[in-house]
Amino acid sequence: MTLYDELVARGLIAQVTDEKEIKDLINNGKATFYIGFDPTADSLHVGHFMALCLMKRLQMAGNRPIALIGGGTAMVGDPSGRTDMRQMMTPETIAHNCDCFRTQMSRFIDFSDDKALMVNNADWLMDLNYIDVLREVGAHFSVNRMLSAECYKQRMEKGLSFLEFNYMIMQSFDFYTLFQKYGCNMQFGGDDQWSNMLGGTELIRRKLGKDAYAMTINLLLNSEGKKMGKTQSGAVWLDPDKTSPFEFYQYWRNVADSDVLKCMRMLTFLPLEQIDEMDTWEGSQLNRAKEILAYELTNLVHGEQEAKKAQESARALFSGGGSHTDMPSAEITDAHFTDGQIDILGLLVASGLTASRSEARRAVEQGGVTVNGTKVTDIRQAYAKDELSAEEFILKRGKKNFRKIVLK
RNA sequence: GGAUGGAUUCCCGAGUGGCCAAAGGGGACAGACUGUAAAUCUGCUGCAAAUUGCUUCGGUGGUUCGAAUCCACCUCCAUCCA
Repeated sequence: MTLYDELVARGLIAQVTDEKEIKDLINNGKATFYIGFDPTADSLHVGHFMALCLMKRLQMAGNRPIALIGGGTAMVGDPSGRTDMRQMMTPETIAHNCDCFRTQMSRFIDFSDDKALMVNNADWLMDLNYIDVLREVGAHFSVNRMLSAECYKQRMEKGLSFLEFNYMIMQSFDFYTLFQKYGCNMQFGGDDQWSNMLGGTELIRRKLGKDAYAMTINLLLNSEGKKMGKTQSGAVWLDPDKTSPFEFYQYWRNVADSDVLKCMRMLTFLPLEQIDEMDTWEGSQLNRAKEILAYELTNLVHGEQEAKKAQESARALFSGGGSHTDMPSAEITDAHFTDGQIDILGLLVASGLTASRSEARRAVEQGGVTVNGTKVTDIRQAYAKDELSAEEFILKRGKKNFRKIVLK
């Protein structure tokens, strides 16, 4: 099976500019391609992870990836897929985020011996002269055409600033620059980037009369059509300090039945035959598939050790036995005690399981709180210091929120 | 620059002088059922020393015994005109 066919079979490819050419390029390792990453946070998240996997797949087939960090474009902010204007970021934040991205990426992609490149578009965007850009680049864009692009259409109702309107031009200029500097002949990106990417291929054709190609990958959507990789508390990060390996594991362990196989195909490197086999599984058997998915992904992102630890802890919590070593823990200090005691509400707040005492009270009243497996029925329940330090003290709110209490 | 309409709790959205911590829906959270799934049903959803108190309806000031609600100014958003 060729690389291109595999990408199709995994459901990764959304749109391509020229299927025949692209097939030929990537199957034979002739592509130098780039994917842009806007440093909007200090860690990559699951959405980026898919792009990194794609980079890796292509790199393994002999193609040369360029990871473009959008230090310059982040100064503008991409309006695609957004209903409101992005918060403007300070140059310092952007620079910091770029550094974080760089270290995280080098874990996935082999940058040695020029097998892959990492560049920052701040290097060529920041010093541009406004008039020059208008004449050199702006002249090739039709406002009428741009406005008909899907990404802007959505914003026509809510309002779109001129700043953001220029994002497409910046991104097109990136492609044009990389094409000339590194012979970059392809661009990949999320499907929401399609119009921006076409801007680049067109600019290259108009300015240089040469062909360049673009291909988008499907966004990872769940069966309800919502973007995956988000929780109520924000994105699922790759940085273990922002999303612990245990939480990361649990996120995938808890995906809906209807999404397991899709995630498996799109995100893991498991052979397709093996995944197709799992596709025949039904009912509670799917739980096994979810475990595999969670383990595989945690392994890819955090390494084998962390994946094993997360799996063990999860098994311990949900099916009994095993060890609790990697369970999320919460530190309680002397400051949390009054008269040598801490009440259950205080404990819930201090452990981060609830945001306020009111919320904690509700949780207890509704029977959602247990301590070491025993339901707490009284909101005035209090614990002395030595009760907490004796053996393991596991506090639970709801079915899936655990904290091991550690006395400090 | 001009005209008009608007800003309510996580989101949508009712409320136009007291009965308002604010209808209804969505989401989130908790319980039951399950498979750590979905669907369904139930509860719950500002904060706290909790039959009470405190802080909230874009901002600031005012009227009033009493303001999300009335008045003035300001900020922001949308639509139309330039």
